[in-house]
Amino acid sequence: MAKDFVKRSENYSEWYNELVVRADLAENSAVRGCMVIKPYGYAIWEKMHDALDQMFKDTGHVNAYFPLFIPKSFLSREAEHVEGFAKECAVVTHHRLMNDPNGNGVVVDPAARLEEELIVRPTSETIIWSTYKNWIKSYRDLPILCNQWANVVRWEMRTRMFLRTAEFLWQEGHTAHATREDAEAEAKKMLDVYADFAENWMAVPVVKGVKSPNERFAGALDTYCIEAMMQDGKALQAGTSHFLGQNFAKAFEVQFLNKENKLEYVWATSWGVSTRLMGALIMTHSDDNGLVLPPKLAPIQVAIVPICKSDEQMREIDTKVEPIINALKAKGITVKYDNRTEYKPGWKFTEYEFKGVPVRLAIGPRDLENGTCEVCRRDTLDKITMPIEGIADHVEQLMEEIQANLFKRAADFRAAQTRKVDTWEQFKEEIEKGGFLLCHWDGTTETEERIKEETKATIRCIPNDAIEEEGACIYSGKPSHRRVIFARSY
RNA sequence: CGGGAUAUGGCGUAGUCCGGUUAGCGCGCCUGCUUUGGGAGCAGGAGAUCGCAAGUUCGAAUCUUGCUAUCCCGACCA
Repeated sequence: MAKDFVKRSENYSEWYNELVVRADLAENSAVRGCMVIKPYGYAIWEKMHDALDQMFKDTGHVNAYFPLFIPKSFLSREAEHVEGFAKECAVVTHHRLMNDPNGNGVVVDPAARLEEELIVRPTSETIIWSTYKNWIKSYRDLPILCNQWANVVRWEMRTRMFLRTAEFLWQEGHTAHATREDAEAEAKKMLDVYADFAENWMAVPVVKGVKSPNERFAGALDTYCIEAMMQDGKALQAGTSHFLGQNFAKAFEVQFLNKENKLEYVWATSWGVSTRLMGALIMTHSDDNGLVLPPKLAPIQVAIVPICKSDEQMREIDTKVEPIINALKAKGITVKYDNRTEYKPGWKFTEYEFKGVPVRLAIGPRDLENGTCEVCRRDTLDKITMPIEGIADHVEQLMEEIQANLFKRAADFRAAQTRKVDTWEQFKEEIEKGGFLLCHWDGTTETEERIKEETKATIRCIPNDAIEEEGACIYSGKPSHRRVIFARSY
């Protein structure tokens, strides 16, 4: 049990903030709104990065890198795009500092003002499409399937570690296609990749769907998304994939000659997930004892803690543990054997538990006598004592069990917190309890905005698997053909 | 950009109303001994220009003024 750790039920957001810091994932930095991702937190992101990167490559994508700075004029080329991002851009205006004539350190050199100001990228569509213009002449140049891993800056008013920071890490895929169909298929394919990753690596169940026009990415014709439910019942957008139509191609005059020797505008997509996924991971699985990690993303999958009364006994345990470590490593399992003497076993138990290590093994004098070892799994906190013989096989199996159990637990929770609501009165009542509300909606932005104003709930998405059924809009009573998901969100 | 609050060793805080010894405590850190099956105990030790600047005073963490920074609540958002 971790001391002085606030419970989820008492104050969910404080629980989250404290967890991030105490589990050594990240900390606040000297720069407002920006965080330092600490080694343990970064190790988790790195695992996400590696798995996603492989999935992108398996679907034919290649990595590239585009500049951090974007000429101010580029941003205004696409009208909706600039409107969406203008309010949160960091702007570089000068390129030199000088000694303050009054002796107060350094100041901006007024003589070094940039001819054209530079925007620190909030996203890279504009710089990338200005580049693609030079890459694309013929249908033979298509498709272009590029991804980049980068940092972006969005000057946010209110920030929370991982969920919303002024600077964050992400990947952004930017693809160019010859036909509308190809581009739409690409956007949907990448959404499937994201859903696959969320569910099979993060063990986070997600709803695939399309955003309402109101929630659409600035400059897109359609925004597809995966939505996850956190333990407080709020929704979290975990990834988005956009069908951009020909908007950027037109803004940057990217045309190609088709087989009929006619000029056509290129069709585009973009898609991204960010370090926000860390927030989703934390808020889906963790409990009042700290972080809970799915084995596939845990930097340390097994922690081994020796319990002993003397140096001699420690050496005995070291010897006993060595083959276990080797057997686990041979199975590709990441092990940490912690035989530091400055911490007591109890301290280590709490520590690894707090950091979400999926499995802990403990070996003490009793085990030495019996040839046994204590196995504790993080998801259920169940402890059993079993023979050391065959322990690696057992642990390997446990990894799969824990991974599956975490997903099932989250899926069950989501199912229990998802319900159909058919009247406005009921809606106002139910939205207070959190969770996803499946409701009919008349399809208008006006209704959506009204509902948001009155209840703070937004349409998270129109689910792909929504059943066609006739109904009446929860708010206006007008006809509707399918239910959409309403929820309060991060 | 509106409304509210706070600023004291690495972290959390007491003291501020009502000015007066060496700025107290907990956690953490260092040393030593004893410990080790769920965050060990004892002893000793290091660490603070009390956010910054000016003012009032014999004397300021404490009172006054100005500045700065941060946090919370709104508008904005992956």
